[in-house]
Amino acid sequence: MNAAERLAGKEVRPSMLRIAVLEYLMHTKAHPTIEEIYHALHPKIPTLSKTSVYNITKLLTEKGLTKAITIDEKQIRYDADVSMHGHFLCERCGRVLDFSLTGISDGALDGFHIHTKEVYYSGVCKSCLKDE
Amino acid sequence: MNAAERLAGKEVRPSMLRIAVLEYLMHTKAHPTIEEIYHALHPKIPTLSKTSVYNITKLLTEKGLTKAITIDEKQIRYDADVSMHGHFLCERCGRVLDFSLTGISDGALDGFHIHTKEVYYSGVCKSCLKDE
DNA sequence: TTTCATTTTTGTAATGATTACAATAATAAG
DNA sequence: CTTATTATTGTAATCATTACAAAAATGAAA
Repeated sequence: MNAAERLAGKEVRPSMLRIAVLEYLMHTKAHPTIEEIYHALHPKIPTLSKTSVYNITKLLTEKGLTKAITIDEKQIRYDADVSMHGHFLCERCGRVLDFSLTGISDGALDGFHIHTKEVYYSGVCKSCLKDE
Repeated sequence: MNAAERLAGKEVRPSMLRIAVLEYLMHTKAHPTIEEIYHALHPKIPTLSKTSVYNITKLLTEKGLTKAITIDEKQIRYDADVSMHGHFLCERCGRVLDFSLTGISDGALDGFHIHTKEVYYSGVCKSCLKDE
């Protein structure tokens, strides 16, 4: 499903900017920050403002089209993959990597309404360890 | 083990303020913010500054005596229970509750060095649901 | 098309938690 | 007691994010 269809599916009018932001997030696994999204799109869309990137990512996240990743306290990152998976922050290279998650038992929360689940790990990634 | 002993065990000089902050965190399950720690201790220690609360919580966390909980993007919360457990943020009452965690499989991260693991859920807690 | 209302986008200013830093106070060692 | 080191404090700076109002774009109705 493409970006415009995803937006329409959540009753969000598919403006050019919204499509551009969601499409960009759909085509990267880098979990970019606002700053990175802005710098990636600005060359193609010179009128783009950083405020719009803030507004749009916030809207997309409220509508469940993207996820806000707050693994790094400094800046929020965004991910168009809203399926259940964990995030690993490498302290060496700064990258945020996905990892698959299975078998979390949250029976302790019986009777709770659970809206979001986030799993954040940090450490040093395989590739950085190899470079030593 | 009391606060002074825990500090000494990590080669942190057990000053009165450090003991007071760590002791406070050890005796609450509320995951307080800097602001809350400051307001709780200030009546007993009138000379306490908020900067010291920042410095001390940062030091304690670096030494592994406390954990920084970043489940709420607005403010960092602190927890003296550094054992593996999940945190649940209730959107209704704002409380952060502990829950026990078992069976997370992170085999996908073989070959990584894992330093921290955080599991953050959000939703509505049982007690708020009952109040409806 | 023209008009009008609504929505989207933009730029600037405000917010507020956290950090930097330098000065002061307390502590430990000699 | 003196001196060096560490701890604490207060103020100023930082910087990501939000608030807000103006401008631009869009859509519906005539």
